[in-house]
Amino acid sequence: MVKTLRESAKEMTAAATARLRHAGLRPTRQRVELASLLFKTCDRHVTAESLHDEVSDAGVKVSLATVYNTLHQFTQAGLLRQVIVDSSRSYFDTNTGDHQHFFLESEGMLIDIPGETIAVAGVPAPPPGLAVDRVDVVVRVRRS
Amino acid sequence: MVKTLRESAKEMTAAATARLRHAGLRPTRQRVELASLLFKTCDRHVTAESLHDEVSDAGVKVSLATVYNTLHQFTQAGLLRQVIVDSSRSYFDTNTGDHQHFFLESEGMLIDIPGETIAVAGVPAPPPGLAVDRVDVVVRVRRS
DNA sequence: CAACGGGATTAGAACGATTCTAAACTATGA
DNA sequence: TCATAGTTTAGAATCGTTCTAATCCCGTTG
Ligand SMILES: [Mn+2]
Ligand SMILES: [Mn+2]
Ligand SMILES: [Zn+2]
Ligand SMILES: [Zn+2]
Repeated sequence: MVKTLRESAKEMTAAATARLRHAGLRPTRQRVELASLLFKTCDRHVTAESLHDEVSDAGVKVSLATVYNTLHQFTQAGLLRQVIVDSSRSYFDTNTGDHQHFFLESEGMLIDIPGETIAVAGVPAPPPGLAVDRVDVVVRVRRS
Repeated sequence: MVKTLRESAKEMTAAATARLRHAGLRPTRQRVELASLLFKTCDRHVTAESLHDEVSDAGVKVSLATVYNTLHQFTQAGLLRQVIVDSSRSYFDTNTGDHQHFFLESEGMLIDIPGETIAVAGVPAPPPGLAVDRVDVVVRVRRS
């Protein structure tokens, strides 16, 4: 039961299509290509630019605007989550579960820290009228 | 020993001038004005825009470029620190000590959480070749 | 106190990331 | 196959920020 490259590609396309349908998104050529790249491996962190470069390098024609649209749609559908670590670029994370990050600013690199690893204690109650949405921990690192 | 407004202003100017000198920065009219506003009260969180509006509303003429320059110079001098909570705007904090923040995204509002309040345990060692620079905790809140 | 020299300020252009517009295209269901 | 609403896209626009290069001014010197 050895699979050819073409067979694997077909399976990924099918999986991506199913995932999109399940999320209520039309499985267009562009979305299927992007979903295949994003979810082929686990725990990816991409920017619109990096994903656009990746899909372009794979010989697939998708506009940058569509990459932006798709990243936002995937995020709204719960397939991605946004990670805020840089004041001039948006990162998107294929790991939507509870976890934290190392961030190496000089390279724009994010590394996952599993959710149970870090414990945050003593978060005070927010001021009246406000409710906690989430608690983000970013461990900023540098080359040493 | 009641002080007139003019006397208070003169004292603030003197304090700001001293602070700038101590940081190795020439006390220009613009820097003194900005430092006076920033350090008149404690624990402020500003953006370049908000500070520019504030100084403009006070009737002082300072260009936006100078506000940007000054915020960066003050940060380098250790008078301010940058807070990264938004992927499209930079915030600067007059509290340079160890502390954390509530962030109300819908209003771009930051609220301090004193440094001893939150305890972060279990931060893993970074991958080889990397060293921890700082650990940031952001408690994202919403109206409720 | 006038001149000088280098840092500081500024208007306006440039930039990079992102969003918008509106026209062309396509997935889907009848 | 057709109609329709959703999708894609090139290019323009926007927004926060940085850059450029001309002008200005703080602090020192003579
Ligand atoms: Mn590209
Ligand atoms: Mn303004
Ligand atoms: Zn992650
Ligand atoms: Zn603060």
